[in-house]
Amino acid sequence: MATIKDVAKLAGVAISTASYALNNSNKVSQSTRKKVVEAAKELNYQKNGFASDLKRSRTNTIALILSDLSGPYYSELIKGVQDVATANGYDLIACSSIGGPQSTAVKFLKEKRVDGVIILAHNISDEITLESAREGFPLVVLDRKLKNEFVVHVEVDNVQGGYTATEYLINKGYRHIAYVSGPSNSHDNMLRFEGFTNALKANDLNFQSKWRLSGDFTREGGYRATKMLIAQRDLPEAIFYANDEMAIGGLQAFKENGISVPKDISIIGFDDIQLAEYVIPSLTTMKQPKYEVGALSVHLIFQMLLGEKVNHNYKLSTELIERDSVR
Amino acid sequence: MATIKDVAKLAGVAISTASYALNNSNKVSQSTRKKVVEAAKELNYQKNGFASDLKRSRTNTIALILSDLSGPYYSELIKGVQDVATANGYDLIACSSIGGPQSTAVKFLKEKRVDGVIILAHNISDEITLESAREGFPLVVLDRKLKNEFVVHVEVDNVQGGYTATEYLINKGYRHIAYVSGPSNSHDNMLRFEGFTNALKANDLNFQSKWRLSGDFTREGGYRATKMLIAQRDLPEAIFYANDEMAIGGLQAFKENGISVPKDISIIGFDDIQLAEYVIPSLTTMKQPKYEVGALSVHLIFQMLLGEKVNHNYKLSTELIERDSVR
DNA sequence: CTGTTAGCGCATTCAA
DNA sequence: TTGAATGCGCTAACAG
Repeated sequence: MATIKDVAKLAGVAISTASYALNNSNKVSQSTRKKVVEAAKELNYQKNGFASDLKRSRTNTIALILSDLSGPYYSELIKGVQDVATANGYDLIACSSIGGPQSTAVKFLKEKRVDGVIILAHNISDEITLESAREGFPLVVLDRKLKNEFVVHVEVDNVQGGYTATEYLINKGYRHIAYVSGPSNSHDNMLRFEGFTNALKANDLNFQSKWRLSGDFTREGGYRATKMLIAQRDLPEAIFYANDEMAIGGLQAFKENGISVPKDISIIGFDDIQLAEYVIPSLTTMKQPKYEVGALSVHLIFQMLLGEKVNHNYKLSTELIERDSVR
Repeated sequence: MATIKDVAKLAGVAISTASYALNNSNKVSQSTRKKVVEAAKELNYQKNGFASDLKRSRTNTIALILSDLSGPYYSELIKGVQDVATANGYDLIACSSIGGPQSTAVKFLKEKRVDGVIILAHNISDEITLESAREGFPLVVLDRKLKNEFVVHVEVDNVQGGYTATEYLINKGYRHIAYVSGPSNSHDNMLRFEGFTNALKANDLNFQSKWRLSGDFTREGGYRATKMLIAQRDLPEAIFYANDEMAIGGLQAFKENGISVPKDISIIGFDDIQLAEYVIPSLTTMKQPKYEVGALSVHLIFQMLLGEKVNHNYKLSTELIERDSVR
């Protein structure tokens, strides 16, 4: 591969001159520039991004770390990040945290390959995150709280969301409500559950632990949890699934057992994924402002990059989307 | 930020010794290594990835360029790439080509920031792609054909897919079949159409141009095209949508007009996106082996990186998925 | 086993 | 306007 050296040589100028010419500096005469540009084209010269980043110690790119690049859930979030990053002349790369400490994600996190990072990946440990946090390296974390002066949080108000969803069911007249939970170590899940129990309490209902099932945030998990509930032969009147995937799994379980939603039982989800609108019956759920989360996150990164002070916590609220799974 | 220099100084060793110790070379005594590691921890040292990549002139990462990171369509593909890359100890980053020549994608393509690239992004021009192709820089292109000795193609057999889909409709007894096409500049679309007309010809049917509508590969486009077809008051017996998104848009148009699928008209899509299974009626479609495309692509990149000769064209076949939208 | 040294490719002084 | 020289942070060859 041709380097700038070769270009300079071919053009018959010094390296620095070539560099100036290629970077559109005005310190170079038109004729010289033309010579250099032509030489570059002839050699099919491409600059080495690393070398230049190394020199300027800035990459102009930010990374978005997701636990699973292929999850459809992230679409909106990515779009939010993408839009704002592009608008500010920054590049965005997405990488997956699959592979744990050996993953691409960790490499980018620790090795200064980017100017800032947004993390939404439960399999990146708190420890690694904290180790990477440092002055001048903005870190936005979306799915947990970390105590560190260089870490900023953007989160959805899960407690309020859980509360609103539950209150909605209660207002519809339901008294016996089950909760299908996500992984027990999920921060999001805990907060949604907190909102759930708060709403029950506020309405003088008490929660029966037999109606808390574990579903792991997966469709399969929701399916299994629901099957168990059905097997118990003591169905609640309504179910709050801690996310839509599990609710969709539940829908399938009910269908297989000839139980009609929402005639026999009402269900509500959380997230408002794309599929929620298409399943039968369409799923009533709490919509997360995913695009906004993404956009705000990058925005904060830019502010920090500029050395501005920002708060450490941002909370966005959720919105009830009424569809057909609650009667 | 601490550099390896600082670490070496604190540990009281030479820079190279520190480097060896940190890179788990066995050229260093246990005690020295311990000293160095401790110094590194104390200074919160993180190596600068660029500098090391620059030195080794290898990045161990490959890039996947997509026109839209947020498209659910890509899930499977990404997973295929991810799995194989990880298994080979390589990192994967995904970047979007939104922004054209200024996009992140182009930067990665041209500036040697990665060891290899997979492109599935119609908005990256052929010109840019060709400019980037060079020896020792494997380039796999998924959505078009380019004449260049350093470019390898992996494609789905769209002609066969189009043929199979159409033949299926014909075998069901349909004679009047419309085609809702993707963008006219889409290579994929052209090939599917070719398969479509081939199948008609093989069955002595002739194609009427009034039954070729344009839908742009979007749901909205499929919806509009279908509305037009309905407005013509001369419906075909079946429709072949060049992708699932458009078919889903069509489904909606039919529903709004009280036309029942598949009772009044049969439709078939192409791609087998996740949603296809969930719409009502569920969509009969041609499944693309997306995971396999991804996996094969990276695999080829590794072979090229190792200097092995590989073919320039790979074609994977599609598979008919029978569901409920064809009677 | 450890230290010295020479670049990787580029941007950027500082003199000329 | 140009060119020679310097160093970003790191690795690896070599010498001790």
